[in-house]
Amino acid sequence: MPDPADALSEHAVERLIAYRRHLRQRLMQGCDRIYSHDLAKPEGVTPAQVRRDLMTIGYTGSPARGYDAKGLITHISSLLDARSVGGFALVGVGHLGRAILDYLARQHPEYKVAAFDVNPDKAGGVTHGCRCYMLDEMKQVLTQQSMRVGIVTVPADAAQDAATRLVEAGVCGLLNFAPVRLRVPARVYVENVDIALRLEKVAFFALASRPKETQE
Amino acid sequence: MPDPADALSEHAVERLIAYRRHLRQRLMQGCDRIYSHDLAKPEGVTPAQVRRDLMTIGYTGSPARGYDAKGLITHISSLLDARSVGGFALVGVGHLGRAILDYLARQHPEYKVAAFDVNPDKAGGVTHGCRCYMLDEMKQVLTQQSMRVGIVTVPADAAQDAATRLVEAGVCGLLNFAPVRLRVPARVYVENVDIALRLEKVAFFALASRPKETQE
DNA sequence: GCTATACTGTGAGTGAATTCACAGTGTGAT
DNA sequence: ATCACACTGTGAATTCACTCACAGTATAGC
Ligand SMILES: NC(=O)c1ccc[n+]([C@@H]2O[C@H](COP(=O)([O-])OP(=O)(O)OC[C@H]3O[C@@H](n4cnc5c(N)ncnc54)[C@H](O)[C@@H]3O)[C@@H](O)[C@H]2O)c1
Ligand SMILES: NC(=O)c1ccc[n+]([C@@H]2O[C@H](COP(=O)([O-])OP(=O)(O)OC[C@H]3O[C@@H](n4cnc5c(N)ncnc54)[C@H](O)[C@@H]3O)[C@@H](O)[C@H]2O)c1
Repeated sequence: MPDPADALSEHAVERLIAYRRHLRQRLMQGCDRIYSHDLAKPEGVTPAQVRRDLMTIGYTGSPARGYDAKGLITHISSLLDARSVGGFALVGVGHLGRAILDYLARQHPEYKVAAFDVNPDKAGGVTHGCRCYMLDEMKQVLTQQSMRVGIVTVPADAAQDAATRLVEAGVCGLLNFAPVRLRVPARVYVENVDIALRLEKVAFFALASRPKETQE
Repeated sequence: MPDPADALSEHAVERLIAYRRHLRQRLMQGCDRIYSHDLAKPEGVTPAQVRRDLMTIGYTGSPARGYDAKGLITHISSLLDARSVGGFALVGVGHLGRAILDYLARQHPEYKVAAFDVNPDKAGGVTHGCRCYMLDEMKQVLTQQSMRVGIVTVPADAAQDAATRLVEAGVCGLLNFAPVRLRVPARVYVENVDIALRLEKVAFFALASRPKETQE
């Protein structure tokens, strides 16, 4: 109950993740203190929003010195990474699936990742440094490696099946790329990334007569 | 000024796109009339939200018969597609870029798509039914084919450059997959799809002790 | 040491988006 | 023909996220 992490809204978590990424970048450039507006501008939010977020997670800076970059990263991480996810299980080693596997292998070699596909040519092999299994091995693999997050990159008509299998294998979070709303138990968190929808959205707003847009 | 399309919020547009997709699916199944709750449940919104949205775009159903699927699709499309986007220009023919090119070629052969890459091995060729050009051909190609939307799938450190080139070539909308906030003129609409962030977000909420979540 | 400054922390205010709740109504059943 | 029902359309209420604005304060400069 007293865990502040439980009070974070989805938006707040997204911003905290972005702040942390930005802070790490700054830190590598040798910048160890940072003001709310330094964090706000590149992320497209207001300084007040940043301070509010940091207040929410209980991190305190100092006037005239701002926030300590390293300490803030640690603080954010202690909230976000408090509970280890074990690893990721990706279903559907197609174009998008391979792109993600490749990304994870290159950028996050620390994550454990397992891949699954119906296609027997893919199952059994190793793609982008990640072992690819057959679907019926899912439960065993996930249990053994205690993976709690699933990634769905199968065609739309297979997405529900993939999700159901992942849930049965024990995941409690899903990142879904299929243009379908998945039906899962309430305890399972689902995040939809609908690329086709986003594309249509951009097409719309690109040509909408946008009024008094604020300057960046 | 009286164009209702200008009054649509980002969220509203996203929902309308989802409604339309769902309606098309229903229509193919031979269902020509639909109630607000039929549209709401699979999209994860409330029936009231659906009615409010349709009211906003000025579409009227009838009690006891609901909305006419075909007419509603037409109505939504008349708002969303009012202004033709010409086509899409994708920069960065890597893993993700190829996945998107492939998707567009298969699912949306009606869209014109051009690809661009620094890598001379890629430029000049044809990937997934889409001609790949060199960067310095961008302005010419986009002007000629009147493409108004850019897709950025280059590494983070090349994203700003890609965006700047696209804007100079005349695009007024960007779909950005790089984990960077792009700096562009205010008239240009930017939509960020931050896959890595979404992945971290799922990992967090998967393990957050979720309170009184509503049942699906 | 003292002061001016530029920041943080936060209560209050604002505005947008969503939901509630119900009056109004066309339809299918009888 | 009549009625009961289940739906729509929508003003009002609510929720939520964000922004404002300013008091409080640690620092750097003098
Ligand atoms: N690639 C994109 O840019 C893009 C854009 C928009 C949406 N999407 C969505 O993302 C998803 C994946 O797209 P993609 O381009 O990678 O498709 P793809 O066809 O390249 O890959 C799909 C993979 O899933 C596997 N598969 C099929 N049925 C399966 C099942 N029942 N269980 C396990 N694996 C199965 C196939 O063998 C294949 O390897 C689709 O739902 C698509 O609509 C992709
Ligand atoms: N693949 C994923 O699942 C994934 C996940 C998270 C984020 N992203 C982001 O998406 C972007 C693309 O990822 P990817 O996996 O496709 O990378 P990738 O390395 O496979 O592809 C990058 C492509 O961009 C080209 N390129 C490099 N510099 C360029 C320039 N200046 N102009 C034009 N083209 C250039 C390269 O030749 C290459 O073809 C990256 O910003 C990455 O951070 C991808």
